[in-house]
Amino acid sequence: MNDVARHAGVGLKTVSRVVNGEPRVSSAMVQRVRQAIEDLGFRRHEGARLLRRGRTACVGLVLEDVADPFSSALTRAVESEAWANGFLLLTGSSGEDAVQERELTLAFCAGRVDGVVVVPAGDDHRYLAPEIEAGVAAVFADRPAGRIEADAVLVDNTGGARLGVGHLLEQGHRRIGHIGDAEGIFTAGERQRGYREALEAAEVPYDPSLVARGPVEQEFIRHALDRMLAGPEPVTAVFTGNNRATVAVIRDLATRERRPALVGFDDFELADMLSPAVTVVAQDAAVLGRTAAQVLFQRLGGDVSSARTIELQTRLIPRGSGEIPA
Amino acid sequence: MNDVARHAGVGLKTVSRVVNGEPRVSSAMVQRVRQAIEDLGFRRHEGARLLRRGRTACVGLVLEDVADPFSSALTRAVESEAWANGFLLLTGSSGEDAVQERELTLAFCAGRVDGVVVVPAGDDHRYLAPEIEAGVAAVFADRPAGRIEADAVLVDNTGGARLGVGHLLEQGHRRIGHIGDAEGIFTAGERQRGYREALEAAEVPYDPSLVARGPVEQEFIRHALDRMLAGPEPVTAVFTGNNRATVAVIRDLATRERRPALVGFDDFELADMLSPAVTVVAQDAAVLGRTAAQVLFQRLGGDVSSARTIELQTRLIPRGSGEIPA
DNA sequence: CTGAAAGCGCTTACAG
DNA sequence: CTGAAAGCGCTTACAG
Repeated sequence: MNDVARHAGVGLKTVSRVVNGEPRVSSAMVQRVRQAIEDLGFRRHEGARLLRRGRTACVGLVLEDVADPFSSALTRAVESEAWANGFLLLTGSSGEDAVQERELTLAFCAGRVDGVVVVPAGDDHRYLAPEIEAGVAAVFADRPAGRIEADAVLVDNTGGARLGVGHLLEQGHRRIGHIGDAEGIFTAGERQRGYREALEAAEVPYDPSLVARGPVEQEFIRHALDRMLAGPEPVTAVFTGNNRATVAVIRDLATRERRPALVGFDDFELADMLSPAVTVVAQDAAVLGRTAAQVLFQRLGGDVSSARTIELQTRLIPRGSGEIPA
Repeated sequence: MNDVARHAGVGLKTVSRVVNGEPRVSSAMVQRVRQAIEDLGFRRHEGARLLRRGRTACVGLVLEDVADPFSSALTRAVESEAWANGFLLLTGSSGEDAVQERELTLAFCAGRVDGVVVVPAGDDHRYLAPEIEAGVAAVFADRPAGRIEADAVLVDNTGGARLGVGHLLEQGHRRIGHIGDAEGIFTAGERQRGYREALEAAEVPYDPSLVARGPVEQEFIRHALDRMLAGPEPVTAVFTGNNRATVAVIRDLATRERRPALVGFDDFELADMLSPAVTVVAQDAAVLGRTAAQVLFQRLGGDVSSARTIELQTRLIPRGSGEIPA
């Protein structure tokens, strides 16, 4: 910008005025500065501008894994919202690792973003307190913050699970297995709770031996199904707690004779094209992302009301696999 | 940092030295500064640091749409590579719009990133020439740059298409339809060329009436298949140019009696679980992203050799749909 | 309408 | 080993 001023033979401030389209500049000046900008191929350095203004016009998004369809749909929504507000988006995947989540988030906060949307991997976010104090806005998505007060946009996991399991109970099932993510993952715990609540509401005894929570690997799924389908009272239906588990169960069932009913939490591409088509409890990642971003921009816009939690509803999509009778 | 210096009663530079772990600082000083940092909850402002150093330690990634599985796998790979090099990643989707691609890319270049990986939507990238001149590194992924010299990492689309169509020819098919993306999309043109080359190599006449290129919408696909499957010489096989088209064709065929053989370009989740399982020509988005990022970091590391193009190979995955005989 | 000065938070030479 | 000065590229008051 200094170069431009010199080239145009005007003051630095005049260049700044032209570049920022401020009024009260004579057209002769504007002309000269424009020409100089053209000649030198000048483009304003946003980094410097924003340093001076105390803002970055960037927001950060910390995900579990961008490559996951849920995360990428969420990303797309946050991105649109950011762009609409004139912000750019920094993204990073934690790989479901609390340390990586922390490092990424803090790297974003170190003067690179004005706010962050975090899909947390860990359960202790006290490390964010100083950043929030310093003015960084933070919104948690899909899972709540741990040990600090912060805005969160969640899905009604418990209600969704009740919906799915309730649907199986309506078909007459009484022996319903549940396979979900490992202990320590918030959403998985909530969904298991919903599973249990649905059973209890229907006065079906909760049987811990029908629940398997662990790493969603084919091997783990196989053992879980072996167990659930064996014995004198095998399950006649399975409720899976996430779409990787759902797909893994489908793959596994393809190798077996027995065909229990199946309802999965979270929809997935081509669920309707499998046979039987897969009944799911759908959550909307795009709405989740959009809502989280909207809350973030409200905060960045000066909203200082106390932290709030928004819970999004799920919906059941019957397609066939959940309507197999007991 | 100034506050820290005052609080510790030392010079600004000493604080800088401690923060940066420079040697030649007496441990007494280190102690005092550390204490002050602790007291004030100080964290270095990366934006300011990098402004001074003339770098941003960020790279940008411009995609068609993060929500697309191909894009998100690519993103994940670029992200890992960036993080490994100590860089953060800015991402944005162009929505297959050349203007949006340009705006995003230039927004990144305006002092926010040291380099960009671009999956281009447009075919004229002269707008990037001043940025490259100014020192921004640019690598194109999946599709080449238009009207400028730049590094590109591509997939052997033509070879991949020859592979897929060749496979159908081997099963005895002679009437093979092709459905692909609209004109103007580089990869679609290359794949159509491969389709044609494969036919010609097998001395099967190229029949333009068996080719449909347009927006991948269910309606468009239906019309295309109507046409291809009608008349005295209907197609006995279809080669689709991208995975959305493949899925759309599968959905459409589910409503028809005739079941032509099918090979699709680009693999997709659950392709193996459909019936019949879908034979595809697979490209590896993760390798594409990783390679593009590696080239970018070589450039950022000072490699000034002339622009180069890397072409990645595809591979055929036979699963059933492509082995239906003529 | 125009411009010289100071400063955003940091680092890079340069002296002590 | 330590620090005062200048400057990265821009904007915000303040004078003319």
